[in-house]
Amino acid sequence: MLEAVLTNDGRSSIAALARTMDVPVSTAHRQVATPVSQGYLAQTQDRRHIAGPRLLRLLPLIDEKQIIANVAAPFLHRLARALGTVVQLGTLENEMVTYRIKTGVGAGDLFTRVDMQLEAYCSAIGKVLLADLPEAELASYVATGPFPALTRHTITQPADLRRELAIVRERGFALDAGEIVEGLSCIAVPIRRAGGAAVAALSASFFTSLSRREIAEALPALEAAAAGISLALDGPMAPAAVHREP
Amino acid sequence: MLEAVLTNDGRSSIAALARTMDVPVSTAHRQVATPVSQGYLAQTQDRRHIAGPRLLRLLPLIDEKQIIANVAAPFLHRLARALGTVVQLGTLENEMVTYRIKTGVGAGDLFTRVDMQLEAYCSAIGKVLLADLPEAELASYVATGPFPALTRHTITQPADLRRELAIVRERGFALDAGEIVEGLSCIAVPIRRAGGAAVAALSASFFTSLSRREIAEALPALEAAAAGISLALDGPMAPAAVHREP
DNA sequence: GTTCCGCTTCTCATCAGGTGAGAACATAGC
DNA sequence: GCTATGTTCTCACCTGATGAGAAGCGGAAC
Repeated sequence: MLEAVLTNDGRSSIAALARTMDVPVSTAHRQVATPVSQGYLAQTQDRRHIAGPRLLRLLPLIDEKQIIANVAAPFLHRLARALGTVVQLGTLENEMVTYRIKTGVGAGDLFTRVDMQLEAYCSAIGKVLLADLPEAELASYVATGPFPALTRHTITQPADLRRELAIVRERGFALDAGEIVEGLSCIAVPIRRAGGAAVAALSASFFTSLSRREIAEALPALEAAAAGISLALDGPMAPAAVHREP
Repeated sequence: MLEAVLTNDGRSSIAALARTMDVPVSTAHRQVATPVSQGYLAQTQDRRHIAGPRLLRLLPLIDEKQIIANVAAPFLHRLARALGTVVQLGTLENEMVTYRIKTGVGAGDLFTRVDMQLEAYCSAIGKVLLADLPEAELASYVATGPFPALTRHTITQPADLRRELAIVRERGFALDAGEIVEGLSCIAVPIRRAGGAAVAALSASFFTSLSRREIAEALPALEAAAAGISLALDGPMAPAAVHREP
């Protein structure tokens, strides 16, 4: 019911609300008066209704990235099974990548841990997320370089990283070709919200180096998963299905 | 309910929730299962509970500034009555000040309108809000100068504005001494959230120029009102009193 | 002014739907 | 294995939501 008030933001008189949600006015009145008395809603001087101060306190408690990871989880499990590899999901927190999901066969062989924070410049997920940063923030990040080399393939020079990120931005996915650990390759694609911002990224890891052909084969599945997650987040109202994966 | 889940964010099993909100487990189970089936909440693989994707869709519908203005309204009315002047509340939207409340005697004589957008560099409210901007954003704002002079007192030079804002930041309030309209003076103070960020500012307007003494007299009332609003927003849970001012 | 119309607020008899004890089942720890 | 703790579901009970209706309040039209 709250929902109706918020979607109308501002222009919702009680009578109008009653009409839009098709209930008697007396019911609408009470269903609004109760949340108002608790501070979840508020009414303006001219008897319209808006969100209340108590929602303001709940706002910072909501962890957007956590919700996204939770929604994404079943997609990642499916993807990992389809590809037969390890699939991970990461988000960017003050210029570090947080790994939030790790699933698939061989997950134990990979050095990452859930909730681990890692440098962004050397991972596929990190590069995808960096590539989407606004120019000002990106500039301040690359200014912290040159970056420590973890293998002989690691990109260490700011100028090289910028060039790499431009490529990532254009082609829509990122690669890590043994830049963290020798012999470990990853492909990552962004997960975008309705506004177009990349709020997370998912990657598939391979314990070999990848040929162009292998990349081209894996990519569609990754992109389909990312698109599915975007749709679940911002598309038509979720089907409310209960996912319960092993 | 929802609130308990959010405040526990993450570590809330059903049994734990039942204990913290002191209800039988079966009740807690249902009270969680219902929102989960609607997408307001979600459960993780390990049966803990977090916010659900549907809340993610409601998030952008909540207008923080509007809520704040609504909470602040009664304080402004009281302040205007106490000072016998026009009192206004404004917020910063992409470097312009939006006037959201205007109250008090003589409100008709002042050129501002509710919902009007005005340049920030020349008003007291604008200066208070600019002074609180992060350095990066402030730099990009002053770079848009020099600014058009509206009166012979208007600050037009970027360097002068930076100097003025440094003073504002230090002493905690801003003045407008005929910088928009000859003969109109304003005093503005910031309204701060718990984090310390200034999310809005309130000002008192006088149709004279102000002496040091007059400023010193009005200031405590302004600051008390701002403090009261901050408390109502972030202090101990609001008293849920029904304000109904003329 | 008077009349009308739409909105808000409150009351109260009715009954849908929430409640919570308890059983059945699933896990985890020792 | 056993015990302790958590999850899920059922069902008889009764609380608390429901909505028609009435009363009060403006504002617009005439």
